[in-house]
Amino acid sequence: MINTDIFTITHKDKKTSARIGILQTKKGKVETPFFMPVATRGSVKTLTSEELKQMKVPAVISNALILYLREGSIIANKFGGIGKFMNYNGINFTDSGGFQMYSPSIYLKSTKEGVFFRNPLNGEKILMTPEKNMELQLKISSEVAMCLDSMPMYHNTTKTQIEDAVNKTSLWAKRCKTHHDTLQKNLSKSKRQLLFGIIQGGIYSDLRETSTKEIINLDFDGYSIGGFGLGETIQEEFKIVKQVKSLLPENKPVYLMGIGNPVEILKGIELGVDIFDSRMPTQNARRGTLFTSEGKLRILREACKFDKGPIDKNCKCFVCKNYSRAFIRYQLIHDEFTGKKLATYHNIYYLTKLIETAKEKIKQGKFHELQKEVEEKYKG
RNA sequence: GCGGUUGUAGUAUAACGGUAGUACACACGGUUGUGGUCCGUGUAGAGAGGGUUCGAUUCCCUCCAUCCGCC
Repeated sequence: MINTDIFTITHKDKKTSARIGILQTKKGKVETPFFMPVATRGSVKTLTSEELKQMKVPAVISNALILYLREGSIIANKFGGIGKFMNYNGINFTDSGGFQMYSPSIYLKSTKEGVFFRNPLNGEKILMTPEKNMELQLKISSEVAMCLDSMPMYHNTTKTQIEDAVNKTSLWAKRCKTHHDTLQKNLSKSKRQLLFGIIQGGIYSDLRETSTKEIINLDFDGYSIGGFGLGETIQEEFKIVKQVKSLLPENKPVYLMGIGNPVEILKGIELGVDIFDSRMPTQNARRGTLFTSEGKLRILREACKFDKGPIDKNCKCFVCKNYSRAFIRYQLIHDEFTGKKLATYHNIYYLTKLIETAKEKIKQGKFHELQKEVEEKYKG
């Protein structure tokens, strides 16, 4: 058993690098691996916090920048933090907003100083610096914060631009870490918000190596691998994940940002990743693509028009126990929120359950069997 | 019954005497740290018959259907 203050590995798979651990936060413990649905503005679209509890979703991730733009950070602060504001009993992560460099509607430019955004609400120009971002995430009072990173575009981007993003990410990571430590210096360890560093570098091994080493040197509570799920192939992605993992300290939690496809989650777990998040399950649900034990189900197909069966006959969620494919399809086609909600609930339940199963299989030494089975179902 | 109107994809519409577009719907892909209303690809059309013309969906005639008005 590898034990540090905040992360304890309790089980290790014999055949792969998959592992089970416990992450200790100021709000309590959470077992890894886990998947976080995105609650950008403080809610997982269409779901209540009670429903998240019911499904035993262990953690969600909100977006500090997006909350800030709409004063959500101020309101959450008055409640004593995002968790109390949304009445959620799980662990709250916050993303810095670095990823919003991918949002042409609000992103303006970035300099060494920070990132410039346009607030769509009032047109105001905002400079988001690493220091300001740390203050913001502390005000929101999530259990785990992310560094402000520089997100290079995947398409039409040169290696030089990615190198520049790596350099900026390292520079900002140092500023984040220093300021975050200063702001919490009077708090006891158990009351502190955790801070994860983010590794960039695209699909370039040399840049990833540089980024990983520079971020490790700053000694964060955990390490995030960013910049994937943007258009690279799965092979390119996992070649880098494997490489980065080999450079990271074993006793720190690893978070693969933005990844939420069942096959990729299991691949990440195989390589020793502990945390995932993605808008994929919720966004796909609203658009009619559902995850099932038989693979991907496109519920809007005409084949489901009169289908009285559940989304997934092997699923025990309340949606599958009570509602037909035909009903959910009809509601989705006619843009009724109920359809979006039922589909979202099922997809989140599926992923949460998939990871629970993965943990059981790791304990039994049968993780690879589950992985093979799921890969087979999602092929093609 | 008389006079007129209008007939273009499943629906709603556009242009044109010379390759018939668009939207929605439908089918199939995609969706990965903002985007409850997303993106891409595809199937599918001239009411019927005749005339003029090198060529007619377009111009002309008849029929059919439609809607409006009058009796």
